[in-house]
This record gives sequence, C-alpha cells and structure tokens, in this order.
Amino acid sequence: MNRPEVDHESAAETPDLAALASLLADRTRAAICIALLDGGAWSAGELAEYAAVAPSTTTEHLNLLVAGGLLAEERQGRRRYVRLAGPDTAEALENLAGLAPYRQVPVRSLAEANHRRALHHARTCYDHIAGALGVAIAETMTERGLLVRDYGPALTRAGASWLGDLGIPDAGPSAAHRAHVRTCLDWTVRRQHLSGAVGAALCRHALDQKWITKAPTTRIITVTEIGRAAFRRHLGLAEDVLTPSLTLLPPRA
Amino acid sequence: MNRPEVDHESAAETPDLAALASLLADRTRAAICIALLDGGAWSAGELAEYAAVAPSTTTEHLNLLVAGGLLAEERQGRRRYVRLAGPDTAEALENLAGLAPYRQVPVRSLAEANHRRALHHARTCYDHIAGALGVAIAETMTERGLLVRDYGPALTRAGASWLGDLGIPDAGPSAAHRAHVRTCLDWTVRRQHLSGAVGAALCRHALDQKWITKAPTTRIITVTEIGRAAFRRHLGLAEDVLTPSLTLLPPRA
DNA sequence: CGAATCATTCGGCGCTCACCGAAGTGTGAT
DNA sequence: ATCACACTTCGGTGAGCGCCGAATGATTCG
Repeated sequence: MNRPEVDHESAAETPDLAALASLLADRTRAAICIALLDGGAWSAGELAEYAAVAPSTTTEHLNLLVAGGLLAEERQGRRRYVRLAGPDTAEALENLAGLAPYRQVPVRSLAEANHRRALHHARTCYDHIAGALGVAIAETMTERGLLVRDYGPALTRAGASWLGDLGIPDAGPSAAHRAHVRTCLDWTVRRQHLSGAVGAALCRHALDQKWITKAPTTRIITVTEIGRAAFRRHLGLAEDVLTPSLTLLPPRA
Repeated sequence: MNRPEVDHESAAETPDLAALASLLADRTRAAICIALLDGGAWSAGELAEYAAVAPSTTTEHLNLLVAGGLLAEERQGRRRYVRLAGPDTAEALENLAGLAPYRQVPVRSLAEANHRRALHHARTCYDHIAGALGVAIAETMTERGLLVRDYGPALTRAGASWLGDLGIPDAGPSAAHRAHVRTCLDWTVRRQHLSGAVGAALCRHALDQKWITKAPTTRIITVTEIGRAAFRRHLGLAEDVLTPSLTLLPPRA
C-alpha cells in the first residue's frame, strides 16, 4: 500500500479469456485435455497416439497448453510427461464440458465400442467417480437423504455420519457441514455426479478398499467383487450399475 | 429401458469441448460475453459499439453465440436483445476468466481510466458482488467466522444466523447448512469473492435496501450513504473499500 | 561407441474465419 | 406514403493456424 495511483494512465490489465479459450478451441488440444482429466500424467508419445496426430504436432500443442498454464509438465530423461495443472483446471474443464454441445463420432472397431461402453459405465473424472456408477451413487445418496441439492449440493447430517461409518474422515476439522460438496454434470449421461472434496475422498476410499481398480493411462474403473458387495450393502445399488454389460442409463433424463 | 444395445455400432456421442471453446476463442466474442456478465440484456448495436466492430460483424458473432447456447435472445421490434443463457453459463465463464492469463490493454482517456477504477472498486458479477468490495465482504466474513473455506466454502452456523439477522432468508427450507455457497476468483484482484445462491441473495438484498445502486448497461456498483453505514455496522468494513477513490487492494495477495 | 527411441524445430501447404462495406429487409416514426 | 433506423445478408480480402514430413537434438540401451 505504498502508492496512491491505481495505475499508470497508459495501461490496465484484463483477463484474456479469448487466449485461454483459444487453447481449448482446437479439437486435438481439447481431446488432450479431456484425456488428462483422468488425473494422471501422460507422455507426449502416448498423447500423440491417442489424438492420432504426428509427434511434432503434439509437441506444438503441449507447448501451447503448458505456456497457457493449463498443463504442468515434468521431464524425465527423454520423456515429457504432462498432467493438468491442478484441481481448479480440472473443475473448469468439467464445467465447460457440461455446457458443451454433443457431437457424433464414428466408432470403428468392436474394441472401441467396448472401451466406450466401459467409460460410460464407470470412470474417473480427475479425482472422483463418474459415469453411470458415479451418477447412481449421487442419486442414491440423494434418495436416501444423505445428500440434498435444493439450493446447491451439501451433505446432510445423516450423510456426514454415513461417511464417517465408512471410515472416511469428514473434510473439516470441526463442523460437519463444512464438507466441500459439488456436483458435476456427467457428459455421458447428462446427469449430476458427486465431485468436490467429498467426491474425491469417496473415490480415494473406494480405491484404498479395493472396491474399484483403475489401470494407468485409462480412465476406466472396474468394480471388484468386494466393491459390488460394498456398494450393495452401503448404498443398495442395483445390479445393473455394478455390471458393465448391463449398464443402460437413458441420457437427458 | 427397452433396448439392450447401448448404441449402434457405428457412432457415439462426445461433448464437443472445442466447439464451445471456439465461441470464446475470439477477442470480440469474449468481450461480448464478459460485457454480458453484468446479467443484463444488451442490444446488438450497443454491443457493436462496445466491441468496436461493424454491426454486420456483431450480427455474425451473436448468431454463433446464440446457436452455441451461450446467449439467449429476445427480439423487440427492430431491436435484438441478448443476454447470457443462464447462471450456469455465467459461472462457467467466471471460472474460466479466473484461470485466464492477463493481458495489457491501453487506456486511452481519463474517462476510461475512471471507468476502470470504478469497476475495480465494485461491480456486479452476473448476480453477485465483485471487485474490491466483493472481496472485502468475503474476507471479512471469513475473519469473523461467518464463512469457512478449509475444504471449500460454506456458511457457518454463525454465518447463517447473521444472514437471518440481516433479513435475508436462508436458502434451504429446513437445514441451515444447505445454503449454496461458492467463491469465485475475482479477475481484477485475483482473490476470492462470494458467489452462489448466498452471494446472489446478499446482492439482491443490498440492492433492495438501497445499500448499492447500479445503472443498466454497466456493471458498476455505487455504494450509497445508507450502504456505507450498513456495511460498517454489519461487517465493520473499512473506509477504503467503501469509497472508490481510496480503493487499493494489491493484486495476487 | 553405435543403434534405437523419444521429442523438437523448421518449412510449407491448405483451410478456416474475422473483418469490412455495400446492398437488402423489416420495423417504427413523421 | 415516406423516411429513418436497427439489423441482416453477401462477397471479397487477408491473416492466422493446424497439419505433416524431414532433419536434428537428446537420452537410453546394447
């Protein structure tokens, strides 16, 4: 607080929304960002193959995304690993994706169809659970009075103690209502799933307890036998959201 | 739930993040969207002048933005009014703007400098209060234990009753902790201000009680004499955030 | 030390798109 | 009816940028 002048009379600062949006305005770069929503670090080569462009092209895209602050990079020998810059970035991307229009993409192989089906069923969304499973969790929690959404999502007192019973430490050190709950529009089903700190804690717990497993460089979640039992016992989830092949949630409910 | 097949084997749907981002990737369109963050409806001509492009260019931009679902339009006679499609859109834009890098823009006239200073001091951000005033409100509420942010923002019990004392009905019908609280990175100061349902309620109340006033087609908020007294009494806000000329909050605190 | 692998730089091609001005369409005022 | 005004359509221009392939640099492995 040393100088009374707010600014030199010649220039001022504005957030450059267009510059940021330009980074996402390209199909390939957008695909890269969405791939990185799995929360993991990918190498440049992996991303090149995933996005189906030449390595040189990938380099240029990664340069832009890193310079723009969307991605963080880490070099290990001749490898260049990138990941999303942070949870803020992931959340903004998710929000944006929820607003985005849909686009038809061709499905070439049976393998690709299976992959899509698995993604549709259960996947990670940065640090929480998405897909039909994630939506079912959020909706069942709401039905059971663990979660309310009237004016925005929050755990109820019952929800907080339910979390405690599972062995998930509640977010805040003192008050139960402090938990950071958010919902996030699921782009495969167009319904809300649970995100925020509580969503992340739940996902972490499920991984720790081996309810679910996830291979690296993919967002696909597999529900284990232990997990099926746990989700049935703790939430009464139906069989069809616990088994990939049976999953069928209608979009735009 | 009639057909077991999830999809035809030929095509699937993906959210087209790039298409949405393309809309914001243009300087002029981004400027239009940011202008509309005041929450009001602007005519095509007003936007053309604001963005300093030809009317024909504005038409094209508005067509794209409306078709993309970011803007809603309303025709009145020979006038075309547009506004943001809804609170979701506004929130996503705010989040994005918070992540965006800064850009130096020249300030041509004294009037423009004053305008910027006023925006810096207090303005609306869709439906809540932003600028130095908004940041001061959020920070003072936190200091006074009305708001906690450890794992994500939430009203405390004290905060809920404080709102009640002001005559602002709390969000949820039953439980106090249900209020929808969010914070939003302020792009002039790079600090958080209050948004979400509570932020909107507070802003509405302040307008109703004539604590603040706002002219149409501008985002600038003026604090009235009543408002200065109220903010002093209820929050103990210091003089410098209540008077535009004295406002000086360091960025990136 | 070579050979193989991963990433980067550079030049060049082609497409997209933001812009304007001029002419056209519809609405409101005289 | 006539004029003014707000917006729209259209054609043309120029700049920006996403893409690739070939050559180079950097790192690891045999």
